[in-house]
Amino acid sequence: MIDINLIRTNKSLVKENIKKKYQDSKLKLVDEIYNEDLLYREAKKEADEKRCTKNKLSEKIGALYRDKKEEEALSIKEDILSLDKDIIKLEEKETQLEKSIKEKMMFIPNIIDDSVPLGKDDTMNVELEKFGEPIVPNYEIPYHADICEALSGLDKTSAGRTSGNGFYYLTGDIARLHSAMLSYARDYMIDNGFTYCIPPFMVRSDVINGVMSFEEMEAMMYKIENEDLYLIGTSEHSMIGKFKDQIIKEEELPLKLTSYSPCFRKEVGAHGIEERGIYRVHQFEKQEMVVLCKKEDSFNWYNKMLMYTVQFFRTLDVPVRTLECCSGDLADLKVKSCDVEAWSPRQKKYFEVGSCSTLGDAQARRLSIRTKGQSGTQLVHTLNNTVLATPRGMIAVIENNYNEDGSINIPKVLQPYMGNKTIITKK
RNA sequence: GGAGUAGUACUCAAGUGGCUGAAGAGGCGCCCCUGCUAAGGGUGUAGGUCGGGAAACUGGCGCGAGAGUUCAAAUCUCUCCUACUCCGCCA
Repeated sequence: MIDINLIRTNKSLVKENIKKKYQDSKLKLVDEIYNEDLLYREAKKEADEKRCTKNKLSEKIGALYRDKKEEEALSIKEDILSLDKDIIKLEEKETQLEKSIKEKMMFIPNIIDDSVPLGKDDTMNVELEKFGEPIVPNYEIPYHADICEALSGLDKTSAGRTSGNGFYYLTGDIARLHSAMLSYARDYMIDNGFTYCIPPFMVRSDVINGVMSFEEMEAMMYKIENEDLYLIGTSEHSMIGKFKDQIIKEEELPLKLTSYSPCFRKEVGAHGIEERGIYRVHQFEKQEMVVLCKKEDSFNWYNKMLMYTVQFFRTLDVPVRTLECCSGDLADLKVKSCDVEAWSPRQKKYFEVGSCSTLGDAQARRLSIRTKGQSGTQLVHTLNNTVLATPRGMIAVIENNYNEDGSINIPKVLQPYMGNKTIITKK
């Protein structure tokens, strides 16, 4: 969602942006919005004028009653009655146009940054930088689920019985490694000056509509029966929703938050649930970072946040690369986004472990999150990035620390969280 | 889950049908006194949002959200949300 003023004043820019995202079917929406907006403002102006007259007449009635001139008051009431007929008609027009414009605006993608590479889909994403040496050992690395099962750390069969496909039991040291990584991720962000937060794991529909597009919602969110509540797909949902309808004092910005939550996703989209492993699942846990800042600071924070995740994985000795989302692969609310991918010595390629995005003022516009300072009241910018999403993040650690004998070395930074264990071995 | 009370601007707060888009205060700006700080005195200022206008300015909506009654609603009615208190249940 963008500022409608942009369509009023620079329609071609909005259209160019849509072309960049290969969403040509939305081009006609821009013209429709433009025309409906003209009609809407016309109707509003006329209705405002009539309402003004009505208000003045009403005031007069009040004065007449005070002076006990009831007859005169009655005749004015007649005038108002006929005025009301026009007003009702105009109001119907207003509401109908307003609704239509609002609905259409929801489908207009955010203006992407000039630096975003052009491309149709994820095959056109652009590698930015590699960190660490992607090592392929001279022995074969098994599939992560097999490694975990061999160490008695994973049971998908039981999870299938209790919950179905896409769920898992983690046990023993693998479960402990999972928790250790999250604890370490939490402390890593706290040490970088972020405020730790545990948010609600369910939120209402108005919050969901504020943070994601309708299509995304359908594909991701689990709804609680008979309640206006959804299981969060990421803590970003509750963390941004926290500030709905709020005015944040300028001196309080930037807000730097790091939140933990389980995440629930239907994953009905293109890829679906992975049958065997725990790479793509219905339930995972995540340490997230969320920043709310002034608009002039958002790119600075975007770059900083991206590097936090890169460095996080480097402290775990996992080689990573950054892969920038091209225009066609960028979700509609995003201005710019970059994935962090970890090295898989088994697949001999990188795989996604996190995603850093700046949404500009799109979420703030939908949820009305503002700041007030010398430059007046303005929308804040919102950004989010994964510190660690796991089991996925754990897969990266397991593959990169796998020994030929089936054991896993525990990275040094995690050892304090594992009772100072240095290695996970078969029982 | 049941009962009661409340929700007014950035914050606190007055206000029970028209003269209230909202007194007053904090806040914020400037000045004075004191001066290490704290405090005190004077004075000025704005409020959210959507329109019209080059601008000065001007209009609509807006008192938790939505609907209703009325010529007219912060004020009356209904539904919902939230907070607090009491009861119940519970990790």
